[in-house]
Amino acid sequence: MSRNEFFCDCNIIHKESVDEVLKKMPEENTLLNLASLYKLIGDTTRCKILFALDQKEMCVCDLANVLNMTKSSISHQLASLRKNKIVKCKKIGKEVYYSLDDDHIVKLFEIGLEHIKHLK
Amino acid sequence: MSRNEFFCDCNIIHKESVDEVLKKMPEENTLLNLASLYKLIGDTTRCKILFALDQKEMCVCDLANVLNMTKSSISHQLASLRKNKIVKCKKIGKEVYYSLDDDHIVKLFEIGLEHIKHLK
DNA sequence: TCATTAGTTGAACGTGTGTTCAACTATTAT
DNA sequence: ATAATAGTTGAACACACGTTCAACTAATGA
Repeated sequence: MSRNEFFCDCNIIHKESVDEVLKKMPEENTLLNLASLYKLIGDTTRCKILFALDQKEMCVCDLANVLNMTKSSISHQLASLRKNKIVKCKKIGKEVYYSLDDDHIVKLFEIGLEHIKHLK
Repeated sequence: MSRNEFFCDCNIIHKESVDEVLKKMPEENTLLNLASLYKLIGDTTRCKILFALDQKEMCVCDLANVLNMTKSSISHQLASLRKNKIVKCKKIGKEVYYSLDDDHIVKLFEIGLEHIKHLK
């Protein structure tokens, strides 16, 4: 199916620009994964967890105390972070110790903080 | 109110770690702004818009054609991006031209893409 | 002046998502 | 063995959020 058949409620104003941009657009799957990544760190709870783990390896109870939340909600969030390879964990006795599994996240935080500072 | 009075459904396992991490944790407002930023780019539609604008300044109709969506939904998303100083716009005649207002976003995309590539 | 088109906006709708709750497993200590 | 505690998990709930729809403004051109 050609792109030109697609529905849109307005006329193309600058067809050349549209075509050129479309040609260089990342593929759908890449965009989905990218958006998922940002959505994952786009939550205060998960941000706090990641900032904490950037300082120290911690167990679920530690994190629950740092964030002042229940073990259950922390555990749920850790599960989605784990599923997306952003944190990793190791079990020692009854406790499960979590740590960052990816140094890109810290870089994302650095740039994010710069952006915020730049706004003021 | 001291931090120790807070409710949590488990015992502190490593009090020193918890205290130390709490001391270095960014303040609540910073974390809120940071999470908002990532949430904002954590959506496929807005990601596509930003990738497009990174290539070329575009009007709403152009973007609607690139994303194959209605002007209305594009306009809604542009409004929140504008509100958060991520895109800027200028009106020329009937058309409104949008462009990126912040180079941090492009850096965030670069790192995000690296992260995705790294996962495979 | 009137019709047309670009763009915005608010309300409504349906979906996605974070927290809570309760039940569960696994490990340790008595 | 049994109790206690760390952690996980699925369902339910409430709220947040993206898209649609309809009504609107502003600018252009006939």
